[in-house]
Amino acid sequence: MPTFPEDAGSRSRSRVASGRPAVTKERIVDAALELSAESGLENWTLRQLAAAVDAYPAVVYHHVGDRDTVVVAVLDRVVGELTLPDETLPWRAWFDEFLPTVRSVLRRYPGSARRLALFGPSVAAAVPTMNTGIGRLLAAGFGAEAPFAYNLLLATACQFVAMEDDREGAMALQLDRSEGYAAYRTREDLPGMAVLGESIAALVADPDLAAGYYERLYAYAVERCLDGLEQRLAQLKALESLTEPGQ
Amino acid sequence: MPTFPEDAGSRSRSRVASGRPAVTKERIVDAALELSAESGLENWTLRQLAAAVDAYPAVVYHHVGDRDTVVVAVLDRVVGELTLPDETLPWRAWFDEFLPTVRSVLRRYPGSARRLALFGPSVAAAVPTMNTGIGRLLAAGFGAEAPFAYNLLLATACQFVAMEDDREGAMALQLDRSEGYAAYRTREDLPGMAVLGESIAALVADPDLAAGYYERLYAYAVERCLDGLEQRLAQLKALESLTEPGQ
DNA sequence: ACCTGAACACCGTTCAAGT
DNA sequence: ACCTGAACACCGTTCAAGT
Repeated sequence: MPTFPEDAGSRSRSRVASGRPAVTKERIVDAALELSAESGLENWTLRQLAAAVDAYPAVVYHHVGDRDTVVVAVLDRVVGELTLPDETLPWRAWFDEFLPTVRSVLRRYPGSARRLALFGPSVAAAVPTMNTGIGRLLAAGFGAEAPFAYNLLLATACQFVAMEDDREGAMALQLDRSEGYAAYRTREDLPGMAVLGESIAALVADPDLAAGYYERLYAYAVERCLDGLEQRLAQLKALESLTEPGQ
Repeated sequence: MPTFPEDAGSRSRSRVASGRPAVTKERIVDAALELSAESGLENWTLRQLAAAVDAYPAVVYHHVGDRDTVVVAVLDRVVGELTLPDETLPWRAWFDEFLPTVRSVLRRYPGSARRLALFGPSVAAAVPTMNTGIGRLLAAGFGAEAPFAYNLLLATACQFVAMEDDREGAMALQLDRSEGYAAYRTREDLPGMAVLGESIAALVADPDLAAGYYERLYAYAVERCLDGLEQRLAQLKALESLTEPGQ
C-alpha cells in the first residue's frame, strides 16, 4: 500500500491530466534543499524527497540520479548562496569578512559543512569563491602556497561548523558528556582536566554563555589560523628578501 | 536461510557444547576493531560483526549494545593506542611530537578521525591525552584559553586525517575532480584558479609528489595552527605585562 | 544468562510495464 | 520521454523461544 502520490486512488492518469505540475530536476532540487534546511542533508530519504514533489522514488532517478547526485546538486545551491566580499580588500580583511558568512550560510543546511569539509564543493560551484579567495592570498604574497592556505582556512571553517551541526543533533548525549567533564573541575591531581572542567561547568551554569559557545569557538579557530598564516607570510617575505637582496 | 553461524546444520547446540569459544564483549570489540582497520569504522555491518565472532546479530546486542555503542568502544581502543610524548616538554615541542602520531594512529582506522573530530572521544578515554595536552598549554601561559587551543589543535588534526580517509575511498571520483581543477591552469583571467590548477597538475603528473600530498597538507595545517597559537600566546603575555607591570 | 532464528520496519536502487 | 507500481537486496533492531 504505497502512500506516495497524494491520491493513490486516482491511478493511471498522467501528471498533467490530473493537474499536478510536471516534475523537473529543478523542482526536485528545490525540494531537497528545503528538506536539507529542515532536517539536514543526510537525514532525508529518497522516499521523502519523492513524496515532497508528489512522485515515486524512480522519478527522482529519472530526472536527477541517485541520492548522492541530488546531494551534490543541493551543495551547489548552498555554495551559491555565499556572497563574496569586495575583491579589492587585503587578504586578511577579505577572510575576516568572508569566513563569518560561511558559517551563517552553512549552518542553515546542517550536514553541508561536513560534506564540504571532506570533499569540497563541485568544481563548477567552487570557482568563484576559490578564485577570489586564492587570488587574495596570491596578491598578499603566498605564492604557490596560496592553495594550501586557502584549503586550511576553508577546511577549518567547515570543520567547526560541522562540529556544531552534529552536536546539536545529539544534545542530550552532549549534556551528559558535559556533566562528565565538569566533574573534573576539582581534580587537583589533573590540572589540565580541571581547567577544562571549570570552563565546561561555567557553560552548563550559564545558558547565555553556552548559547554563544560555538560562535566563539569558530571565531577562535579561524583567527588562530589567520594569525598562523600571517606569521608564515612574514617568514616567506623574510626568506625572499634574503635570496633577492637587491629587490 | 541464515548463513551466520558457521555451520547452520548443527543447530540447537550451545556454544560451549560445540567447542566454540564463548562470546564476550571484549571479543566482539576486538573483532569490530579489526573490521574497522580493514574496511573503516562506518563500513561494516552488525551482521558482518556478528559473523566475525560466529554468532547472531542479537548476540552483539546482548553483550555490547547497539551499533553506536560498539563504535564508541572501538574509538576508546583507538584513542588508547595514542602514545604521549614526554610530559616535561614545552608545549610546542610536545605537540610537534604528538600530532604526527595522532595522524599515524587514526589513519590505521579509517573513519575514526571523522567521529573524533565531530564528537571527541568518550570522557574516560580522553582523560590522559587531554590532561597532559591542556596541561602543557597551561604551563605555557594560555590560562583559561588552554581548552580552546587544545580543541583547535586536535580538531584540525582529526579534520585533515578525516579528509584523507574519505578521499581515499572515492579515489576515482577525486581523480576526475583533479583533472577538472588542473584544466584551469592556463586560465589567465582566473589567477586564483590558475595557481590551484598548476599545483594540482603537478600532483597528477608526479605520483611521488601525490603520495606525500596529504602528509604535507596535514603538516602545513598543524604548523599554521601552532604558529597562530604562538602568536596568540605572545599577545596574551603582552597584555598580562601591561596589567601587572610589577610582576 | 546466553543464544537461536525469525521477524519488523525501514533503506537505496532497479525494472518491466504503462501512457 | 515520463511515470507507475512493485520488487530486490540490503540494513539496524527487536523478540519470543529455547537451553
